[in-house]
Amino acid sequence: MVTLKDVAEKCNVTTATVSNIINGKSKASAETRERVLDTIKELGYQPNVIARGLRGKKTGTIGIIVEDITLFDAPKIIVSIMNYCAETGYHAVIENMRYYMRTEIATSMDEKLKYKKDVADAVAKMRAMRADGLIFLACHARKNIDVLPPDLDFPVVMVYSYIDNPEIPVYVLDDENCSYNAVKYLIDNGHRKIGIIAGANDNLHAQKRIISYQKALFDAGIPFDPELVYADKWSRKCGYDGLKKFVSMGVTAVYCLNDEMAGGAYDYAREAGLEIPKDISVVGHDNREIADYFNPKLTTIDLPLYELGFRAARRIVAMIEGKPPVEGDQTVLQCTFIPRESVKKI
Amino acid sequence: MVTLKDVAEKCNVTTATVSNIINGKSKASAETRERVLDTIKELGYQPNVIARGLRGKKTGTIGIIVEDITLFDAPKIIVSIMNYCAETGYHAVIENMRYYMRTEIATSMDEKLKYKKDVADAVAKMRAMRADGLIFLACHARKNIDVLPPDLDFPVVMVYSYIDNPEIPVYVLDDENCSYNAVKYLIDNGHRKIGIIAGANDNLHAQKRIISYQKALFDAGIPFDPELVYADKWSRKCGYDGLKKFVSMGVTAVYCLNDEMAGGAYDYAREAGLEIPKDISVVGHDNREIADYFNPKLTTIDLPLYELGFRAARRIVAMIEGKPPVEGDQTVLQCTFIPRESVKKI
DNA sequence: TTGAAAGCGTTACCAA
DNA sequence: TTGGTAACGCTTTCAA
Repeated sequence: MVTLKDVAEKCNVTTATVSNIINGKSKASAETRERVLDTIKELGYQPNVIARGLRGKKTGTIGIIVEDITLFDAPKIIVSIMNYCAETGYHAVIENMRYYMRTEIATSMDEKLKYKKDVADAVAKMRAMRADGLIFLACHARKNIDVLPPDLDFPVVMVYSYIDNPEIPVYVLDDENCSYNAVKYLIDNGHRKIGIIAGANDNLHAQKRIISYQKALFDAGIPFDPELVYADKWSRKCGYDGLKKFVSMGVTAVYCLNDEMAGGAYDYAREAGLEIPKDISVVGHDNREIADYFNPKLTTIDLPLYELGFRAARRIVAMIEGKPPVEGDQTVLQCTFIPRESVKKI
Repeated sequence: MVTLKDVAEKCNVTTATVSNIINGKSKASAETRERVLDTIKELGYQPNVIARGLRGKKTGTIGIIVEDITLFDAPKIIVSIMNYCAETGYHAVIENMRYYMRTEIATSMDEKLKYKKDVADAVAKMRAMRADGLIFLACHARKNIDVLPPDLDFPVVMVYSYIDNPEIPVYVLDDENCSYNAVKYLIDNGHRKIGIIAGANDNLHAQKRIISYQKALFDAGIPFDPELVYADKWSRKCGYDGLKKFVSMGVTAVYCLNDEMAGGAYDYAREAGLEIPKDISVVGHDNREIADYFNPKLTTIDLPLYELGFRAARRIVAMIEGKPPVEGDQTVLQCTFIPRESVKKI
């Protein structure tokens, strides 16, 4: 590894001079500058960003801590953040916490503590490498995500979850309006007996969506029937089981809280010889890649993932540079209803 | 930020003593140790891994440079690598090069040069933070990927592409056997006129698969008809256009070189009122999530992504620790044929 | 058992 | 314009 010192020695100047030349603190004579620049090229010297960070203040590095990179929408958000960073002269580095993999293995208290410790380590690492700021990308919303250490002394932005900390701006996706609209769409299409297939209902997303479902029903004068909410796991099987139950109850439409569960509903419909949307209408949520490959194509809700990443990145950069924020402490991005082929007017 | 020095001062010892205690170089008296440990807890001291790396030799960090994290299989490979790292006491950090996003914007020579420079920077950064080793995860295979700087003086493993460098072990996925088997499966099911829908055929994956297709045909005594290979882009539309052409030629089965194109073939079949597999059989490639949601479910080829990550991780760790390698310079992992519902026996 | 000091690669400050 | 030197947070060697 070629260092500043190597270059300096070869040029018979000190490291200070070389450093100055590299960083454009233009006090060097044209002659020295040229000699140094040539040597740098010749030796293939590359500055050590890490050592630079140790000493200096601003590093131009933004840390991204991702709870789980295998979450379907994480890569898009990350890339969107990185694009903004690239445009504004920053560089993003990623730490992945492998949340799912870990909770799959153990849900014990020990594991939770260990997770929290690992997050703290990741934050410390970002701090250690002198990241100018940090974006934390949660894999699902909590009312107050409690994995971050309390004493964050540098700019942090939270994405995809809420956090009780006035210092940390929050960027989340709307769960309410979109769910309301989805159910209203079903109602507007003549459906009155509408089932909702939720993931585990200890989940904030599920809770908000279920409440919005109730509200849409209420506004249309349709009484709420608790039997019409089926909650189990966020899995394809859950969608299958849910629709099976609902069909026997005479439901004409079902709102699945993710596209995977909608896929499970399709599975059951196919098995039971039910035609979508003729016999049963289905709406999904997330507009994952799969949705557009369903047959018939799934009517669902699109998530503004790139926008989310962009906003979070713009905010962290603003915080770093001391610029006034464009948004408030908590910004909720709206999702888009995508009507396709899985709902019938009755 | 609490430093070693802070702890040392508070305990009236030197940083050396604290450092020794932390790193288990147990020369400290029980009394001092306890005092230091308590202070560490009290102050919430966390070691600065970066500074540690600057001085020390082994950091326990493994760098992953990913050409594009939005490539459908990248997250799985990454997580698999990270799992192995976690088990063996290493920590992986990710640099994403945003390959697709960039080539989308510009394919100019300038952009290529810039890409190469950015990769070199990323490598330098890994080096600077004293990563013990580096895994480079390409987003598609090249005969000799030429983006890495030549003077790598630390262990490197290449995943998903070949590279002409005896120092760098290569881990790739098989393109030949699986394609051969897929076509043979079609032949064994009575198909004789089999179309192949390829992505751009300047691509190594496409080339190998097309050759295997020819070989399978040859072995079955079926003459190769160049009209039966349709190559355009790796897109859904390509699958649509390809099948459209083939149907008019009396093809009974089609092998699509990725699942997305198979989806396009489904699109056309549906539009043309053709039933899969009754009227036309389809085989895909990649076994992406979408494949299992197709109706009928897509017969395709599964990629051993976790295995790939595991092997690469195991290799880099072996290289770092000077252990003998389990595999040779170039290991090709076999893919699994997944028969589902999209092929009919005729 | 503990401490002093050098070194890792860089930048910043002040003096020459 | 250039150089010397301290500092960043840590580990390591050698001496006390």
